[in-house]
Amino acid sequence: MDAPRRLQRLPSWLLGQAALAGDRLVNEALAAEGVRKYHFRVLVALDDSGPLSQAELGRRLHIDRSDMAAVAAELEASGYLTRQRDPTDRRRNVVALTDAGGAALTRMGHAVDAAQARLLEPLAAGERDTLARLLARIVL
Amino acid sequence: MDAPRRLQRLPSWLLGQAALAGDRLVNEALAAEGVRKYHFRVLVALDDSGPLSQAELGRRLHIDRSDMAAVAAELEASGYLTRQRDPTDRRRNVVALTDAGGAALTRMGHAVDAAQARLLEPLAAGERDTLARLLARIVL
DNA sequence: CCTATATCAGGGGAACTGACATAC
DNA sequence: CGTATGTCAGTTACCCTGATATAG
Repeated sequence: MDAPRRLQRLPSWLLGQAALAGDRLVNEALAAEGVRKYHFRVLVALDDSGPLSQAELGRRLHIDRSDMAAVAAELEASGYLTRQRDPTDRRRNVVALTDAGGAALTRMGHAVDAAQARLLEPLAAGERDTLARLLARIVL
Repeated sequence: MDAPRRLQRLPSWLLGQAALAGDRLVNEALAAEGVRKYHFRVLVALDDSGPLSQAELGRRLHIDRSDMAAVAAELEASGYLTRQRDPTDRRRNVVALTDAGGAALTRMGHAVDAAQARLLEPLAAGERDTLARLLARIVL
């Protein structure tokens, strides 16, 4: 029933299993709002930084341009954001959060935060901080 | 270019990005041997624990029964393991590592270890240990 | 010309579901 | 009878590649 010891000490395996657990909790939380991880990331980025082009959103969020086109179209259909051509560079679709999108993001934020709490439940507050800082060193 | 601050502090996002980086490095390492993550996990489990049924392998490795059937068939075709009916419970396929499988696992192990080193390069030895222990608390 | 953007079509691996025959 | 196992068919979300039209 237990995983092999060799895997239990393999960082990439531990990361994969922890990320899987996190994804399951987050997806569960977002399902109540009818969206998935990509949609949440886009709404967070717009809320944090204001209107951005799809290409710039993709670079910041590590989402491929082709996926971004689909996700942006879905969020636009939900009324969570608007898209319009940038007059100064007409290749670009400038994406902006709507009021409905902001309200939805607030609800999602609460659900996602609760998911984080459940994910990190085995760790004390200081340990959660340590984990986040170590992961940030790898990722950023 | 940078990710939103709110995401940079979100544990599930950090885990996901770190796991993605790890998966890329490990898959790259395993590609030289013509296998993927699932195959490596199965070989590790057999090397650690000796012969096991496919169902038991799946439970220990968090691999679904249906996926396990395909992976075991592929590894058998490569000559890395054998499968035979358990005489005491003829529902079960007992899977055992071959010499060729053990030799391949040794090669894979070196490549995977090198991938871990590259993944954890930003961290000092003590920090790597801390990270592994914190992740283990979440996962196990 | 060459690059950037948005979009579309599609592939690939991982995780999962449902169904089935077989064996306990 | 209910449950466990192995197998097959198929689905989904995510990540990625290639191609195209348009704009800089």
